[in-house]
Amino acid sequence: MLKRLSKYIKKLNIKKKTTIKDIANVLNISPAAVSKALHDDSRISEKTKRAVKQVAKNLNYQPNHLASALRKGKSHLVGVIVPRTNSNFFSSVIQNIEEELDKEGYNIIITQSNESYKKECRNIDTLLFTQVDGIIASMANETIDLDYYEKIKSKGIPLILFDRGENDLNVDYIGINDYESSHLIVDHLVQQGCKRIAHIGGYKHTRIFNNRIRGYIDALKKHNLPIEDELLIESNLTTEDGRKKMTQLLALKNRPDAVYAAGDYAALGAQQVLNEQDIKMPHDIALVGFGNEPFTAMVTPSITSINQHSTEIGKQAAKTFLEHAKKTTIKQQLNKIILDAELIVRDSSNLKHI
Amino acid sequence: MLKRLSKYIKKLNIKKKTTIKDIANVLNISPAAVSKALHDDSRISEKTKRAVKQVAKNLNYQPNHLASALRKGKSHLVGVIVPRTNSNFFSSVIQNIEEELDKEGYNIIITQSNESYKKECRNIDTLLFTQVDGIIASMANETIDLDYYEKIKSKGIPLILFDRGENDLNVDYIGINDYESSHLIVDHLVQQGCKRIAHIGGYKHTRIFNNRIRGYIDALKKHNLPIEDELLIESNLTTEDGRKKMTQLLALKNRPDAVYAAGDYAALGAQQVLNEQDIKMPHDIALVGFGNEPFTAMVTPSITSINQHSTEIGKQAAKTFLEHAKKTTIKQQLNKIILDAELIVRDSSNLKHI
DNA sequence: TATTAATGCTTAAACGTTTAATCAATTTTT
DNA sequence: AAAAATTGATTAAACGTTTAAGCATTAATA
Repeated sequence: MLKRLSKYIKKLNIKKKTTIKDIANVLNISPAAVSKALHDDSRISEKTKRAVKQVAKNLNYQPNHLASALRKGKSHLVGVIVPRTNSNFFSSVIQNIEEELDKEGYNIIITQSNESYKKECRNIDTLLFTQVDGIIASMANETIDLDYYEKIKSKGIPLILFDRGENDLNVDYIGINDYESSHLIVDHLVQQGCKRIAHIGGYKHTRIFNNRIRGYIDALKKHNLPIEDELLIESNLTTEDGRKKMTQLLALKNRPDAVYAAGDYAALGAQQVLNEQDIKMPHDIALVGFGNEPFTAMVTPSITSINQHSTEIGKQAAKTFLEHAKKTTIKQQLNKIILDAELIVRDSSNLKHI
Repeated sequence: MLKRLSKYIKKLNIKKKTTIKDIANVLNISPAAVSKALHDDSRISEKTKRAVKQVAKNLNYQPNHLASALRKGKSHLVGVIVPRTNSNFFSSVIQNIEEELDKEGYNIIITQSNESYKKECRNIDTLLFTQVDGIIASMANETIDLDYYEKIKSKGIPLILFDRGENDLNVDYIGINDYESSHLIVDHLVQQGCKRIAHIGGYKHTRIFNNRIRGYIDALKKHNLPIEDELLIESNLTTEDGRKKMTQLLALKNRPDAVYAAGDYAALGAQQVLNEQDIKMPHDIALVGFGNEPFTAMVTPSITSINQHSTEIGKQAAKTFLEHAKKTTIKQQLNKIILDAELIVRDSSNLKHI
C-alpha cells in the first residue's frame, strides 16, 4: 500500500486534484466505497473507513463541491438580498445569518439592490442562476411589483423576508413591531411635554413604514393630539432628504416641537439643519430616529432611536431557512416572527438631562 | 413542432426543470447542438440557433450553473475576505468589487474574519471548498502566519490582496500610500503650529500600520521635531482602545498638542475622552483620524481624516482578478497598485476656522 | 471532374460525486 | 443443515453540461 501511495503522490505533482477515484485506486476499492466511507455509511467497515480517511488526508483530498451539488441537486448556498450593506443594521443581520448558516455547512452569497427595483430583479436572477438553496431578503424601497419574488416561490425555493416585505408575499417574515415602536416614541415625546409631533415617514407602500405611520397616528389619537397633514411627510429617508424635509417643517407658520423620523439617516439630516440654524435639541425641537445606527450615539446631541434587534433578526432568519431545508415538503406559508422593539432614549429628546 | 412543444410543456408541470435535453427533444436535434446554439457557436446555422433560443424561452429554460461549472472546472464565483463589513471602507470596497465582477458574470461570496486569525482560516477553507475561481482579501489584524494564504497560491487560485497584506505574499496588492499619508498628516499638523504630535498606531507587524508609523517618524525628523517614545503607542484601533490610549496620553506630565490615530474608530474614542474632559479641539489638542469613515463628518467637532479611495480600490481589485481569469497561465507575482491618499481637513485640526 | 474545404450537425466521453440495485460472503436463525 | 438475514463491498447509471472527434452533405477550388 505504501508503494501505491507514494506512486500517487508523485503523480499528483503532475496531475490536477485528488479525487475520490484516486483514493479508490490506492486502496484497490471502488470509488463508491470511498464515497460511502467518507460519509460514514453504516455498510462500510470501520477498517475501510479508517484507511480511506487516512489516504484522503495524505493525498490532501478536497471534495469537489460542484460535483456533489450537481448530483444531489443542492448547492448549499443561500442568497441574501439587502438594500445595502453599509448600514449597521443590514451588516449586522448579514453577519448573524452567516454565523448561523455556517454551523450547518451553508455559505451565503450577498447581493445589494441599492434600493433599486431593477437591480433587485437582476440579483434574483443571479441567485436563481447560481442555484441557491434558498433566499433571505429585505426588499428595496422601490419594489412594489412582486412578480420576481413570486418567481422564487414558484421554483420551490424557500424564501424568507426580513424587515421589509411583511405580509406582502405569503412567506416567512422576521421583523420588529413597527406599529408598537411608533407608540413607544410618541408616548415618550408626549411625556417630555411635546404637543406638535411631526413624522418624517418612509414610503406608505412599504408595509413597515405604513405601520409606523399608522402607529404614529393612533398614538396621537390616544393622547388626544390633533393629526395635522402638514406634520406628516413622506420621504426616502436618506440624509439628504432628511435635510430637505426638516427645512420644509421649519418653514411652517406653526413649527412642530418634536420630529420623529422613520430612519436614522433622515434624522441625521434633520439634525444637521437644526444645528446649522442653531435650534436647540431637545429644548426647541425634540428629535427621534429609528434603527439605532451607531452614529446616533456619536453625534451631538446623541439621537434617541429604536433598537431593531439586528442580531436576533439575522439568527431567526437563518434558523427559519434551516427548518425549510430540513423538510422535504415545501409548503410556503405566512409565518411571522415579530420582535419587540426597544426605545433608546438619548440627549436629542431627553429634557431631564439638559 | 408545435405538437411536440406543447407535449413537453405539459410534461413540465410534472417533471422538474427544463434541460438542454428537453430542448433537443422538441427540435429533434442533439443536446450538443443545443448547447452550441445557445453559445452562438459558429458551426451552428442561424436557423437552428433561432429555433433553439425560441424553444428555450418557451420552456423557460435556465442553464444549470453547477453542471457547466463542473464540466468547465470554473465556478464563476469569487471569494472575498474582509475583517468586517460594517465599516464603510470595506462595505464600499465590496460594493465596487461586486459591480465590476457582475459585468463579467462573476458572483462574489463575502466572508468576514472579525479580525480573527482562526476565523480567517475557516473562511479560506470554506472558499476553497466552494471552488471559487479567485480570492480577494484584506487580512485580519491578528494574522501573522501566512501558511493559509500560501495554500491558496499553491492551489493555483488567483489571490489579490488589498489594504492589509502588502508585500507579505508575492501576489497582487492594491492599497494607498500609507507612508505618504503620514507625511500629509504631520505636515498639516505642523502647519497648524503643533509641536508635540502623538501617534496612536496600529500593530507594527501589519505592514500598512508599520508604514504609517515610519511615515510619522520620518515626517517628524523632516520638521526637526524630536521623536519621543511616550508619544508613539500601539493599539488595536477600536473605539474602546482609542479611549484608553487617549487617557494614557493625557496622563503624561508633558501632554501632546496633537494626536494622530491610525484609524477613525480609535480617533472617535480619543475624541469622546477629550469632549468628556472638556479639552478643546483643535485649540488644546488637534485630532486626526484615518479612513474617512462617514461619521468623521458627523461628530462634533468633525474629524480630519485620510480618504482611502475605497471605490477605486474595489474596482482595481476586481479588474486585477479579471485579468488573471482571462489568462490561462497562472503566474502570481507581486504587482502593486498604490493609490495616492487625500487629506480631508475638518474642524478637529483646523485652527483657522475656529 | 476530382479534390479540398467549409458547413452543420452527431456521437460519445468527460467533469467528480452519489446512490439504487445487486452480489458474494459471512453470520444468524430455524 | 438449510433458509434467512446481515455485512461489506461492487456496478452502473445519473446529475446537466461541454467539447474533441468524427461524419455527412454541400460549396469552392484546381
